[in-house]
Amino acid sequence: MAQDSEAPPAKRLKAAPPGTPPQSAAPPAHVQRRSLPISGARGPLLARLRRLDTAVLIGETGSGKTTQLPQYLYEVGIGHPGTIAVTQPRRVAAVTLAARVAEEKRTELGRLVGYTVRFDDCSCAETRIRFLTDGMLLREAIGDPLLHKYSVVILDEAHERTIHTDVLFGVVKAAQKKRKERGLRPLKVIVMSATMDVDLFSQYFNGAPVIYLEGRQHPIDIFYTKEQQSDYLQAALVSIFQIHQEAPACQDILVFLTGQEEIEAMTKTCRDVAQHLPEGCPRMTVLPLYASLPHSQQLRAFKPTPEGCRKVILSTNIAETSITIAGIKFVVDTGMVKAKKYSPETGLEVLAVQQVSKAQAWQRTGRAGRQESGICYRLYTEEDFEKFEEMTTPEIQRCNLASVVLQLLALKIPNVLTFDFMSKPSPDAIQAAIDQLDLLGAVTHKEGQLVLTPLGKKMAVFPLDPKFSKAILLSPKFHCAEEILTIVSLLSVDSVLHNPPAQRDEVQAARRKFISSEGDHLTLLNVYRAYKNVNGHKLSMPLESCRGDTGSVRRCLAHGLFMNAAELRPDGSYGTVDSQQAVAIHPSSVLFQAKPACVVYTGLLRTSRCYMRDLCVVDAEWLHEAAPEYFRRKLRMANN
DNA sequence: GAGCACTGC
Repeated sequence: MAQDSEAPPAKRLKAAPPGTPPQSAAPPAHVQRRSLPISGARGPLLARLRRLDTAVLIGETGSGKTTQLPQYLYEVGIGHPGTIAVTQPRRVAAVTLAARVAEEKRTELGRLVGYTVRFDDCSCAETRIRFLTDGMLLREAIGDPLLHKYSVVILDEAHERTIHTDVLFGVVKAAQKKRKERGLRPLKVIVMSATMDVDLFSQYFNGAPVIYLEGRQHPIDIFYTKEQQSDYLQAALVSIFQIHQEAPACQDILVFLTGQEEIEAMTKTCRDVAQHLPEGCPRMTVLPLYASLPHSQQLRAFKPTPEGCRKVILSTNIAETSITIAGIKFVVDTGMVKAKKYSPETGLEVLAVQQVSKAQAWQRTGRAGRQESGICYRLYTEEDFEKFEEMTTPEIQRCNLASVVLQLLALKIPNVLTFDFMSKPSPDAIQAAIDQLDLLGAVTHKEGQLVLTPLGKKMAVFPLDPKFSKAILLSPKFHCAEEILTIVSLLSVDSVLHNPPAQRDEVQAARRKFISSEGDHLTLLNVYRAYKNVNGHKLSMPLESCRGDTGSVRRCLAHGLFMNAAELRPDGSYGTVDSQQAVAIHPSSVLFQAKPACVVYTGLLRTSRCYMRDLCVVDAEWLHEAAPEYFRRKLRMANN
């Protein structure tokens, strides 16, 4: 039964997202539906929700809240007439959930029940239950800040705190208030989350009641190390083979590590060790899993292994939420993750290995108990665990906010510095974003208020870093719209160039013929042009091309990226024009061994050093031409 | 001189 405001059971596991698609054969949808824990609570739950404007619904894995609640609301006419929106952080989840619910309602997907994700809208005027990505609803809000189309908005997976969900919190809260003030149809808001952050959500929504739903998570035994481990990789290796020698071969192991290189190296080590095991030990299949691994290789992690062979999956945090693997009995948690931070003062993104939060550790642990009871080995002491941060810092406090601020201004938010964020980004971060938009000519002050310029309004239409939107919008002036669109498109996908560490030399050799001495952007353009020739495709849009005049392309890029410029110093190192920060050319760049006098880059990333990524050779003069006042100011500062 | 967690519009 649903109960109000009762503390969640101690040490209960944080729920894994219910949005993940079922991996094994399930009974017909309508048969399974009645047996979900939420169905027992249907009556009282709906009675409460009918009376509430806003509610926070806490449900554990397997409670069925995501698939059932929208149907319940629809069936009893809550929100009628109008559409029920259910947001998800990930596309796959939005699509598979819509398919599941359509099946349960025995209707054709895209009619009563539909979904809307980027590039794929499977919904129509009839649609009453619509699953969307949170980013998609945010886009819709730009055209309709009061969300008139919707009578209920369910923000699911709220605990993940994606940048889009965080902005949506503010948007739906404001829409709800305005609709009430104007006597419009009320907007019901339901925030759904795993067992955490409950107070924060409730407080933010003016003390909205919290409703708990029981879940169906299997019990998981947790073991900590007795002593601190100086080398988590070594500790992981020992744990894997200890489990391997003791547990039945049908029980698979999921190990959480931090990144591609580490995972590839560990894969090799495990395979080597597995070759030399004593008689009678089961066989072992070791499989890496990370986002940039080609899809076909990712799929291997899902395949069941033959009898008498254990599967060991070495994964990044992709297996925490995005990917669910059936049959995991053991989780080995190193307690480490590679995560991004952003410092507004330097505009620096730092990618560093750090400790996970408690919430993240629970999420990892939960991956062991999805089908039956499980075991989790935490490669840190319980004492250390208690010192972990409670929550992972929300993404909105770890990012460059230029495009968020641009979107808020497009939503006609009167003052972005005082926008009602659930977790406020630092004023410095917001100011840095405003400054960037100002330099790009996207904003201006009007009667003491920050507003978008006509250029800024156009920039807000693009789902891109404003620097790239600017370059696209200026490209007709430089007669190179075709080239700039191609380059920006290629920068927006990560599937173009796969770079497995084991084949780095081969990769380098294959790329050699596309390399442009003018930098990475033009190299990408060469790759695309070669691809286009092979496939014989032509763009159907009448876009002007500057042909061989790559100078125009670079000049246009400089107009978007002038804030990201660096110059060669007399000692052979590079310094950013903006803050004289010492930077280096990233080894992945075609310019790695070159020494151009002046470059622009897509972004900075600090790992072992501070690297510029995706470089383009430019003339210093073009930078001045792109933002004369900005560079005059820089010069003055340099002279002082 | 030597390397890129994960989403999403």
